[in-house]
Amino acid sequence: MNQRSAVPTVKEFNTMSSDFHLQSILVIDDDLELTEMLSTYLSSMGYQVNVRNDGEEGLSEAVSGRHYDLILLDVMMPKMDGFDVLKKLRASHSTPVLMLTARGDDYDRILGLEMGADDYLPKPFNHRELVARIKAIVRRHNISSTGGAVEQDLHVNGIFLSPSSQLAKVDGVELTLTTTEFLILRLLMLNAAHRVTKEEISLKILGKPLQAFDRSIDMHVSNLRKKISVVALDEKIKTIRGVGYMLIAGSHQW
Amino acid sequence: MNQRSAVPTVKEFNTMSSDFHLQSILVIDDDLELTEMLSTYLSSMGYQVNVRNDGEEGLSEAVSGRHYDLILLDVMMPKMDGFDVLKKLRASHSTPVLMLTARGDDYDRILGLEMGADDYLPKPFNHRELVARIKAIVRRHNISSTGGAVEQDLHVNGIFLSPSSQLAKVDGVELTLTTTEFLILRLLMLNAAHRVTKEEISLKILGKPLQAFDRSIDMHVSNLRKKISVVALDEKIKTIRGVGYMLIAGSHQW
DNA sequence: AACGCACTGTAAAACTTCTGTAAAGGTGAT
DNA sequence: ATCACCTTTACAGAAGTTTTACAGTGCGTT
Repeated sequence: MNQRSAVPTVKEFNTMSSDFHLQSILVIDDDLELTEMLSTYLSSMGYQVNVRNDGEEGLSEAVSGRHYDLILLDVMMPKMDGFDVLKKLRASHSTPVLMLTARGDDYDRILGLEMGADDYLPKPFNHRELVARIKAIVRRHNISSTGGAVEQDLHVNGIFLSPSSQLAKVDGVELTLTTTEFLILRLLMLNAAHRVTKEEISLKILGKPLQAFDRSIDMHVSNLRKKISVVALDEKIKTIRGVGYMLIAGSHQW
Repeated sequence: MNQRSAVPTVKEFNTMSSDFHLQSILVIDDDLELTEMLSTYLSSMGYQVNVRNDGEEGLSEAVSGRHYDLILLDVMMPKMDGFDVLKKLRASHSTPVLMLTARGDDYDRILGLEMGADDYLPKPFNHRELVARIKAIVRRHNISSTGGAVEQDLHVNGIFLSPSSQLAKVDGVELTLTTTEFLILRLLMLNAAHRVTKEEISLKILGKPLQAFDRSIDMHVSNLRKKISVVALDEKIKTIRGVGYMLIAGSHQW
């Protein structure tokens, strides 16, 4: 299988507001088993999940004032079906909606998209595809709100970073970094001389909370150091035991 | 969801006059996302686009005195719907009108055509169909307008692009590009040495948001590269995994 | 000093996601 | 019908990420 972007949404648009929060999703579906499953799964993927088991409650939660990044909406439900919910919701909100429907036929789909759904997924669907679509939608939505803010280049301690061209240079030599490495380096540089916790890195860069025995950040930092060390003389990233990492600011900096 | 155009295929005017004038289009629709998209897309297709987000404003712009080659008019809008706009407009103007409507049912269609619309397109429509119909209508009216800015030629890293003549040369050799390939190359050149996301390409060139498993941009880029590689020695387009593409600026750049 | 223990560094394996591209499918233009 | 072009599909291979495994390392306790 393949999908658009392995890169969690957060990656591309994490401006450095320090108040980071998980993406929140409202699931509206009367199938208890399914919602239970979705809830567990999406939570494990780092989303904040809320569930309502019928259309009315779903709608009232959706317009309650609480912010949702996305609504997963089932079409077939008792009392108020997905289309009704969508129609009423759209009267006041533009929250992205991903419609779920049992029937794979085009009619539902077209109708849903016309009414303002952002995408459509026929049941049964697999987890990966669901997440892929969620990411696509949220990313799309964030783009329009983020606009085209041009990011500033960064220079710290011999490291030069240009977000617009995704280019990193250390002591004049260009480095080839992956997007994740690039973003971690950027985060450290934005906080040069200040400690950055692993939790923070995980949330902001990987888009998910740090798990118990998760070593992936260590690996990214290790790889980053390895690449940097090829061209740099001195150490740039310091480990702060039990906490995280810190970018060493240049000595001529005070 | 596709019925043949009400408009007979136009054969009478198959050749456009070679002197260039931008066609201007007025879009009247309350769907902000859609109008944004249309605006970007139609502009990239070489139209001069103006947008109004409700019927009243749309009408007043339509009769303002400024010349439009075509009006794209949504049926369902708050305050004054598409039919009302059309009726009032026709009292004084004969500007061609292409109606957009959410439902594919015949009633709207008949009503619109009777009232003087030139064609009718059910939402959701694909951008190619839209452009096809716009061309058909405008051709039928065979109107040309002035007021287009002449686009600058571009030279980057051995690539030469002349929008006004839709000509591309690489290292002196002329390439035969399709319109889409041309526009993608142009966008990359306009952002030489800066990353351009697939989102952006999709939105600006294809006129639609990037969907989850959409590979068409990859294909266009692949084709573009293939054509370029026939005549160029070095790689011109760099892939930025998980993000998009970037045109490599000349090496003598720092 | 030596021990225990939780934390870190990192190579290598395992896995997942993304990209390139050929080929097939569609659509409007002619 | 045929052409040109755009899109979708399918798959292989590339690139990136995470897990595993184990060898250190820092640091408080004995």
